[in-house]
Amino acid sequence: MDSEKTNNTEQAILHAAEQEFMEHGHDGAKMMNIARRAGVTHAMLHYYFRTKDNLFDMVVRRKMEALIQNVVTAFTNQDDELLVDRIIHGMQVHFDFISRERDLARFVISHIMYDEQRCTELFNFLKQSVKGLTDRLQREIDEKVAQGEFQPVRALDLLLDMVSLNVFPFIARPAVELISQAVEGEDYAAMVASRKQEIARVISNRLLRQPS
Amino acid sequence: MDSEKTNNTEQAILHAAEQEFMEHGHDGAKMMNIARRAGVTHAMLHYYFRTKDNLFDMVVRRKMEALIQNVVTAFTNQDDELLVDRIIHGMQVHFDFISRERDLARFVISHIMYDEQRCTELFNFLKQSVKGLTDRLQREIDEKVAQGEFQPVRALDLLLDMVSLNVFPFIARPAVELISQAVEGEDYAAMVASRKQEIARVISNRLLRQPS
DNA sequence: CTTTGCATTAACAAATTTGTTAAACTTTTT
DNA sequence: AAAAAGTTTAACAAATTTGTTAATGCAAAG
Repeated sequence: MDSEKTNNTEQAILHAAEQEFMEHGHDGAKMMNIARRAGVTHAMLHYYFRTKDNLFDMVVRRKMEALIQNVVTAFTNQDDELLVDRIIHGMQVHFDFISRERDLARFVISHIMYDEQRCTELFNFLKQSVKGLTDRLQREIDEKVAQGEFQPVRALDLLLDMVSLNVFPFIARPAVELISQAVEGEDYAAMVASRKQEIARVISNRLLRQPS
Repeated sequence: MDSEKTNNTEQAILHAAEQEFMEHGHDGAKMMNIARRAGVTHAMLHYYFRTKDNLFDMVVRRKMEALIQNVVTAFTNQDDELLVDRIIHGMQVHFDFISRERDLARFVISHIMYDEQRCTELFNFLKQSVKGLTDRLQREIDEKVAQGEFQPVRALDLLLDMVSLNVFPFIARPAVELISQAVEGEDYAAMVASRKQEIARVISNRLLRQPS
């Protein structure tokens, strides 16, 4: 009956900060906007988090933990039997996550990747997971290649392919939305759905030899 | 002997502004930093461009013109005979351009896509080119599909696939660089080179039926 | 009930940053 | 060479923004 403190205004501030930072980035976000969103004085932000950079770091850490946890579990599930299916399924879990967390991908690109140092931090967080993931994946792929079912691929390249394809529609959303509308007459939801299918097709074509 | 004015400090300011805005974005960029980079007083920036937003718009416009021109010409060339080769070649021209303009892709994602209005402007600029491009491409693809050489694809999806794959390594550069280094022991240049090849493979596998 | 300690506020201070302006300096024109 | 026009500067003003602090309110512990 103790861990359920969840200091109310502190949470409110963090929540407001998440929104503000996601929308405007580190520099564009203003402490007083965050305060207004949280319904408190801006002095409270300093009371709880000392400085803007501190608050920003908290927000980044929370978001990164959610992201990493999702990515790792997405590719760690073992339910499906075929390797292709497992890969495609993992990729789609990732796709859905990004789709749900509307601004996260764009935020990471715009405000983590800009900062070499922050990026190194984040990377050290990811390092083992990614290395473990690629190593295991590479072994499984090579096996399939030996059996003549797969075309040769480096696991890292495959992962980059998948992340590239998954992430882009969301980081370039406004433009992609407008173009989809103009060329195919699709609204955003339809575009996301068809993209998800297309991406799966791209990846399985990359992997499988002779799909016939 | 008149059109070659190219006011020196004005150019210097624009050049400095490009660098500063590319590195730090609209909000992160500071007028005084731009002035220092250009080797003038910050009053000069206001003398030539009135306001920060004005200067920012100038920079955006210049960059967008370069980008659009490249994308359009990349996919308009008709030298290669086979459709696949033409597509792959166009994509690689695009890839090289992004690779050369180190920060452009990230800048577009971070600072154009954020702004619905600016995005609409940009889109109206692109509209006809893209529509024309996809229509022509779709016709050619459908022809190949009828001949049994291609798998069915929507031209727009193909374009999105290509742009996604091309753009990602550069907008996520620091992270991709670190991971490539850790997993494959590749430095940045090597990673870019291998990515270019991999991407070509992905796209031709998506297109061709039975590569055998 | 009062004291103690945390939470909150309002007002303020300091720094930064954008934008202005009048004066000085250059270049061009007459 | 004098005047005019354009360029540049230094100093300043105004606004914004981050951060501080002393005073206030409030809940729980004594």
